[in-house]
Amino acid sequence: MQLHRSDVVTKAAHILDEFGIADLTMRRLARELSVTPGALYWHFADKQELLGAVADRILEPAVPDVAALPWAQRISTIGAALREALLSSTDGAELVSATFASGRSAALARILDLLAAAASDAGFETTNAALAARTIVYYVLGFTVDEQSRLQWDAAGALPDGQSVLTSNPNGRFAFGMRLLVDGMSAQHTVSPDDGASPDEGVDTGVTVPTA
Amino acid sequence: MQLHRSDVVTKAAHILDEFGIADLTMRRLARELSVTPGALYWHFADKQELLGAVADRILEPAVPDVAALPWAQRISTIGAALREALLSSTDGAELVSATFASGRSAALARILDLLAAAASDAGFETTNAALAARTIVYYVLGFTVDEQSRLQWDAAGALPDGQSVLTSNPNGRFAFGMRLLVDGMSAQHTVSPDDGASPDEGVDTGVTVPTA
DNA sequence: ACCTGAACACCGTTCAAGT
DNA sequence: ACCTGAACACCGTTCAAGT
Repeated sequence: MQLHRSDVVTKAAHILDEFGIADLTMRRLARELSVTPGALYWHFADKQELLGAVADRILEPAVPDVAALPWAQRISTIGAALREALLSSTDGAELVSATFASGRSAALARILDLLAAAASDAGFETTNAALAARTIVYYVLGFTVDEQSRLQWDAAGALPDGQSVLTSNPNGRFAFGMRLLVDGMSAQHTVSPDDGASPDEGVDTGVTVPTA
Repeated sequence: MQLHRSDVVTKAAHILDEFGIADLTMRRLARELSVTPGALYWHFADKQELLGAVADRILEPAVPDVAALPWAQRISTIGAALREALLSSTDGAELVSATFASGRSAALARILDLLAAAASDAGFETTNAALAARTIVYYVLGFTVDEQSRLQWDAAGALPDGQSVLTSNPNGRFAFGMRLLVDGMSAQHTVSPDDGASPDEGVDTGVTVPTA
């Protein structure tokens, strides 16, 4: 029978989940699909495209319907959904991080849009809303890559002691950073008499460089 | 003459800077040092240890003396110094990101400590200060990996149009995210009448899970 | 102590040729 | 249109043996 794009992605997702990202090679994938490595290159231009498709598979449940929520809750919900999706697969965070860097995941683009829309509702103009959205994603990916690698060290037996501060209560730890970011966004759009916050001035979009 | 650890790191840093991370292989490194690949394994346990040493070399100038500055400026200064060090070498951000994930850079640990100390001065207790420090590093690494890959796409000729918003004014864009984070930190330690901010309660360190 | 030689067990990608 | 066979040009790591 014929090999389809989706079969390849499904098998790749299985290998990832069972054996980790180091075992997700084109040759092994081909072997487990009972085809020749070259066959995969009929369906995918290169390995990165394949990984992008796997990332999208992992991120499917991470695009929640949040249209009705106030902006801050929308951001928290999306962040939590993203983290959960990443944790659901072995090395999921690492795979999606790599894919994010190469810009080949459609689902991640969608998540970025949702976050930018929330930031926009918070009062940021378009450019800064997109920046805030990326900042959230940097945090979720960074945190979760860390968390997942520690989980694996831990499961594999040896956790370096004294580091228990870094593994306990991961949900609370994750929420702390999310709160930091959401608070930062609020601060820039809440004028209060004693904190010196000012309305959003935006980043000068490309003409001058205001930073020292 | 004898091969020393520092010679290996120096040559590795040169290959990285001239040809990028894809060309930084143990075999090529050995070839350019006129030794056998096996020789490298006398000086380094594995490739990750070597990459950690290269990361430390790159990060040397990114550990600024900031003891005298107020906490917010210390954070901004460290963040800017880190970004600058990453940008100074081809694929520097990617290399340090990979090394950060594997926890093998001493310099990055030092930077994390400096940031945590600043967060501590901002009013966070130890656990949360360490979390805030990591959040800053996630941001700087994420942002700079992005920035550097776009710089390379751009230099290599084809920049996908309509994306100019993402490449112009990088200094201002970087500062925006830093401000977001610093503002978030301030918000949690500034009691003002209309923003509902409360003093730092900390993450319950490992006993209960306060998050839904 | 420090390095070579040689092997082990792999990679991603391409492409003429087959069906 | 879809895939095989076979090659190209590599990898990281180990380890007996040499000096």
